[in-house]
Amino acid sequence: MLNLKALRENPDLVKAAGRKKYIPCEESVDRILSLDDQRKKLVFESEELRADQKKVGKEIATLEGEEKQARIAEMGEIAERIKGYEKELGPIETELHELMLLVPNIPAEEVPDGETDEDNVLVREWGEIPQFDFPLKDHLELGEELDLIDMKGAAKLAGSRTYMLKNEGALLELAVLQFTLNHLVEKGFSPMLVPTLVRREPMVGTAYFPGGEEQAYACEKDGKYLIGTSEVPVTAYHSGEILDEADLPRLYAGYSTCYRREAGAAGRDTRGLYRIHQFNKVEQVIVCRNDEEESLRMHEFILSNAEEVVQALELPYRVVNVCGGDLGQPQVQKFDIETWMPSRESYGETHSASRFHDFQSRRLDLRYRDSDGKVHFCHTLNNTAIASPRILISILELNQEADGRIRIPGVLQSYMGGKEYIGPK
RNA sequence: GGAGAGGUGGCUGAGCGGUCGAAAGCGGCGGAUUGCUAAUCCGUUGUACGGUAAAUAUUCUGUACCCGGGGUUCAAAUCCCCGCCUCUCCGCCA
Repeated sequence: MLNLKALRENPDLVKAAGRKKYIPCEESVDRILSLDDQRKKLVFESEELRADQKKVGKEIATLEGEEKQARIAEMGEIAERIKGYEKELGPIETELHELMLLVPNIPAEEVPDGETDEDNVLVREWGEIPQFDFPLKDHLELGEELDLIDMKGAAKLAGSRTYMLKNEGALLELAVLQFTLNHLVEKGFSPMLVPTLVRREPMVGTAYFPGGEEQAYACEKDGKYLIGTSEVPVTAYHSGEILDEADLPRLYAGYSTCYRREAGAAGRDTRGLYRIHQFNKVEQVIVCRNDEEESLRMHEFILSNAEEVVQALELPYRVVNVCGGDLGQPQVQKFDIETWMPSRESYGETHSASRFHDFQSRRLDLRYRDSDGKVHFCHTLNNTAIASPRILISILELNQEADGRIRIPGVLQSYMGGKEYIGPK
């Protein structure tokens, strides 16, 4: 959520932001301005009445008998007028708030123009795309031959876009997750195992709602939602609090299962482990001071942490600067890491590093007190550290050998009982 | 799931329908004292949105906020209703 004062002062900036993100907001910004004018006027007038009511109320307390009754009768009318103001104000404030939740955050200048992911700008590439001198199998063929993956079994149990990992496949997923978590702990992150079924507030606070309802599984009976990422509970963890500047930045490594309905993606990426309804992810979440420099530093930090993980796994990847149209409503800027996936003959998105400035923290009421005692909204950032099983696509496919075995990346071997290869049973 | 208790400021914890933004203690901050530390004493101590003002002021001032939402009343932290949460006991259970 943007600062309403800032929006009032510079509505054109906000409208331009909407255009760059392909989230038009001309009309809603104008509507916000007009609602805000009405609101201010009504609030001012009703507050004057209330001040009067309070003052006279104190007098009434000291009076007795007829005099008291007379004053009470007089105040009845003021009470009615105040109620009238409240009735008028209610819908205005509701609409204003709803609109404010939909206004997009302002993208950084470094965000390239463009409408789709095809317009994202390459930042750097790492690693060599390997050439194989034998016919390649994709991760599903490999997984089924070696009894690591069972898609049919999963479909029987849970329907489309689900997966089951077995044997070394199961161990490999746990290994990747735990290796990554340990890497982050070494970097000073606090590991967090968090609720995956949350109230509406964290969803709204992190800006998944309103707008993303179709993408989330809802437990209507309980008014709760399955998270699509641990960013939601972890970022919302300190909502409503005023942190101490000395305790910032907070570095959290959230770990959770993630659930996504993939509404609107029907027919896309239907084969294999790429796009499924449920997966596991280690997520970096940072809460820091309200400072552009620090935000940028933290953005680089979480990006390089993720790159270190992919490098340790020996997977070729590239980093792209995501263009305006491919940016979500809340982000200021986003870098994706795309890892090479032989079966797709392309890089596939495996990581996404975003910074938000105070967009999320305003919604979450997430603040800190600086050394002068002033209160500010925090800045928040997050980035995937690793998401599985998507990353297994690259790991399995890139490490296959002519004899059908799969080499386990060195850093994972100790998490798999020292095993170097996954071979036929 | 059944029965009961309760949710108040950073924390603990008082609070009769009016003078309560809210006692007291702790913590924090400022000061005094002290060779240092400790102890003691004095003072101070929330957030948001407005108005005032030369000023997006640590001045003055108004309003709101005592879990959330409704209601009663001239007036509600205090009464009523709904929801959420916490604790205790019983039942069930990974």
